[in-house]
Amino acid sequence: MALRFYNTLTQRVEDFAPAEDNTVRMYSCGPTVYDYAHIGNFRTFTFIDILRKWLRASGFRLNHVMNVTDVDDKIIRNAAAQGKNLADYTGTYTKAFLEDCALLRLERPERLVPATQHIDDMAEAIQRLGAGHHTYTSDGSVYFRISSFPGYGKLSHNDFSGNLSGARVDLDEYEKADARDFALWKAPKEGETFWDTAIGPGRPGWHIECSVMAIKYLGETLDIHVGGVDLIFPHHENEIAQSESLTGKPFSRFWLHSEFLMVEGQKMSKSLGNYYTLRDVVARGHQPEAIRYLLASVPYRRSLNFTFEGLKSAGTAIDRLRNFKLRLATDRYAEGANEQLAARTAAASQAFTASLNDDLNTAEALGAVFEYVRDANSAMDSGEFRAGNRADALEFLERFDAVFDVLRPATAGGASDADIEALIAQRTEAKKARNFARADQIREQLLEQGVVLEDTKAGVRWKRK
RNA sequence: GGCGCGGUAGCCAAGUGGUAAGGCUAAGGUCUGCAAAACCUUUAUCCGUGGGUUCGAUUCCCACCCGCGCCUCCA
Repeated sequence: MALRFYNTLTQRVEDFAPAEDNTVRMYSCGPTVYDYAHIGNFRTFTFIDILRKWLRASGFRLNHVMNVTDVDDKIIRNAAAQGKNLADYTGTYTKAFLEDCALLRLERPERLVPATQHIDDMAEAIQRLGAGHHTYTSDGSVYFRISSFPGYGKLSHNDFSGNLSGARVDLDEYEKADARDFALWKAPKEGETFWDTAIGPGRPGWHIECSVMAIKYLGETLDIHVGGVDLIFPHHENEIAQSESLTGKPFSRFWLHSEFLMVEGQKMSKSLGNYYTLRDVVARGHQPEAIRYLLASVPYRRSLNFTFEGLKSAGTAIDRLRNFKLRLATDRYAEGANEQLAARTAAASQAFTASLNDDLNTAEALGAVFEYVRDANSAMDSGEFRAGNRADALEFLERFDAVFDVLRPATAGGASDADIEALIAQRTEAKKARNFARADQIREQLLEQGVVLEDTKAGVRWKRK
């Protein structure tokens, strides 16, 4: 089955391929660096990472740009409150964001672009919009005139036509000509950071940065634009209005939006105060891989209710997969190959592909993996698993992990492998002498150091917990 | 009010016009010196409610109920 995605623009699932030369031109809305990102934010960033990895696994090359919003009202307010300049303030949270991404194994986009490094580009774009009669100025601020763009509302599927014609108000009394018009450029306020540009002093509105940076680095029509569902309106709608007014071409062929992370039945958000940062969750002793797994395991278009119980079960599920991988590497198998099992491996691998191709159905893809793990474990128990089946199995696990990326343990640390193996040798001696008390003592000792032993027919197998 | 998403076992969750994947949890069992790991068995006559279409619907249609989101900053 071909790769396909649900496109918010058309409200349909459509076959996907990049427009040109096998390279996917993708833009994603990144963080506003005014605070630590919370795990709701990371739900979307994890989805984007899964998308990246699956696109690459599907044979495409990537050119992915993500912005960093490093100027907005909250940033200005918070920086001022802390007596810091903007760059220092946003630098702190940009760095924190990148550290958090690394912890969750989120790949860096090909380009990470800060808004403040593109102010002149934005001013120039606003000028061009003005030349095309899409803007008007009021008290030094520049607004986009929505009535100048006939397609307004096509992404969010809202009909603004009645609203626009009926709701005109006097320009002198109201700063905006229509309630839906939005700021492209904000006049400087007393004591606030501003930039001197071709269109005068001020700072950019929120939406213009994405249009300008996306077009600058990716061209006039993107293959994919992604973000959370809350950005559909007004942010992405406004991006379309700006970009298409600028270029006369469709801004993005595909629009993919991820649903929310919920907590206790409500959207996790800063303003509601019901949020956890990644740091909060890790501080409670949860592995970042478990968080990644949990965020990835529910398909991106379904809202995901976050609970610590769910997080714990994600950790257990990963353990199961890791145990399987370890067993695959350490068990001894009879020569030859089991054809039936080989066929099942191939079928599972195909099912995995078909699931992810179907609009990234991660839940179904995981189903294929676990079903296979059960079959393979079962075959190992019964001796039907042969040496010739190992390579296929490992390859399938690698295909899985190239997308989900949860099998590799975070960090080693603690006792060295040699020390651990020396103790295991001592324990094996003790067991031979049927000195089980001593053997158990060593096992306990290792467990305290985070090392778990498993006695198997092929000898002692160990792993770090 | 407009637009959008969802209601499937204790929890999470997939899914199809032909009779319910998978993960976690729980109980019992096999294996083991004991563990660990693994495997097996058991847990939804039923998929929010009421109608309709159909030989047959959880899956299609209609109505209704409930939850959530966007419409203002927001992943």
